[in-house]
Amino acid sequence: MTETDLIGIDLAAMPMLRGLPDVVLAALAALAEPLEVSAGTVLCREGDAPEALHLLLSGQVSLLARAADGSTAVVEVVRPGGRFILAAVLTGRAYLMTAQAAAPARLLRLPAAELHTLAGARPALGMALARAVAGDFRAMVLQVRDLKLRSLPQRLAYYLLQLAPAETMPPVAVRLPFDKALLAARLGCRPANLSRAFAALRALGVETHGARVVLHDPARLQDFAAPDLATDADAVGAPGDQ
Amino acid sequence: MTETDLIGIDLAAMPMLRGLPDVVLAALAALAEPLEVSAGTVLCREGDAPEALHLLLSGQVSLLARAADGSTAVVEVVRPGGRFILAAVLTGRAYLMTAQAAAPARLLRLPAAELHTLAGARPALGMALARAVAGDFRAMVLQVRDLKLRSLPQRLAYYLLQLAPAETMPPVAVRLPFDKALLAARLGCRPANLSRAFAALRALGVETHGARVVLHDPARLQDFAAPDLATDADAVGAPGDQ
DNA sequence: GAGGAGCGTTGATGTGGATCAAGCCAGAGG
DNA sequence: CCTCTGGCTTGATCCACATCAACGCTCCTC
Repeated sequence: MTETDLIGIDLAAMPMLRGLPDVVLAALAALAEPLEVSAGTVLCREGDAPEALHLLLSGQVSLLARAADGSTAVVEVVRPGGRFILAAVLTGRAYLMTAQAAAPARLLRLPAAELHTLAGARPALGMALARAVAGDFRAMVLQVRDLKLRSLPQRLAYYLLQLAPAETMPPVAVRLPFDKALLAARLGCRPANLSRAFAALRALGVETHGARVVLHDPARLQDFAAPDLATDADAVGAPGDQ
Repeated sequence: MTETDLIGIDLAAMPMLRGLPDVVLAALAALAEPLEVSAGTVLCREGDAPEALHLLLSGQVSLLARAADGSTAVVEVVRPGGRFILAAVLTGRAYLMTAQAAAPARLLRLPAAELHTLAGARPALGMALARAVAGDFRAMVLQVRDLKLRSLPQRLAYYLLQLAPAETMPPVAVRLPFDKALLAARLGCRPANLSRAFAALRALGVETHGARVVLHDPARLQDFAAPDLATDADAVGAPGDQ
């Protein structure tokens, strides 16, 4: 098997590319550059011109915005199957966020110019890209809603529910995908307050042992998280949909 | 001139459709249904299945999310040249937000199914849609960043700067596009606190007379709003880029 | 097994914004 | 002209979260 074949397998497994004709996948495989980085590596910096779409095969990448005073906000944590810099590539405008590996990561880079050309020639790819950004947009909308109308414990409850596989019987076991400092940043608070939020949820049947979390009463938790979870099957946590 | 010709003129003026071949514009004009509504009209409700892309010709539409307790958050206020429900149409998933006219509005509706078909056949349209959602995504990213790392007066300062035409000499006059209650909701605070935020900016050369606002020292304001405005030429306020 | 480093929790205190409520002002209607 | 109404501002108080700091724990090294 050639290297390109191997890349083709990785690409076919990306949720955003599911269902694309083999010709397109092959063309993408020919463009893709594999990349392996250690934790802490900066993959792109806010303000720079967009060069390549990044697809995450394994590991975690956090997307953050920096303030003038040096403080940073984690806008999203990308998980395997996810992508980043898609919007910048499509609009051709500078990155709004800095991408930094939060753990050792394997990725594929698809150069912007070639991707553009290919998408122009292949409507199916263009639509796949459109659907993908649309998914990213929806995740951001959910986050804005979260920030504007939920308290921190509610946001945490909501986040935990997203991690739980749907349709499991009551004592649901969940594993936090990354350490609490990063989770705090993603939820928009300090580690100290995340700790307090976990403590507050204890009364609602949430038990924590390090990264292991057990939800004894998801229904009650859902009720506590308030805003109609009806529309949220959509979950940010679903790989490839964030 | 037929009605379709008139619609064609409106469509050609939409920023998101700029540069599309006339054939595509004509096809869109044939699909488009004009719509005129009074203030307060609900155009779609969160949770419903996506039916049509909405383009706003004039007036204002607020996109809001409702909490279980009845409180609502305004996620975005769409201004003329903007669109909404694009992401839901592309993903085929339920609306995440309720759209309600904040002022009398004229719109065009493009039915989802037909739009899909057309975009599949016309790569240029598919890419235009992708670019448009990408722009919407970026606006949401900026808002998340805002909420996570700016204080209310800073968010207000940033918002005012976006309203100001770039490259104007110091005493910049700005008109608030909608009343202060709605502005407060969009910024994620209560009217009472918006008032205090305006009061705080008075010391930075911001003078208010109802909806008229004068920025005496934009540079200082920009400095106060902190996070590097470098990447923000992108402005949420730019019509069609929201 | 002793020491140290890093994450996580807990406590004490400060602050931004919410909340509740009273006043202000302009425009509409009598 | 007076009154009523609704949007805006201001004041007093409260609460969620930030901040600063101490402490406990686990893992890692020596």
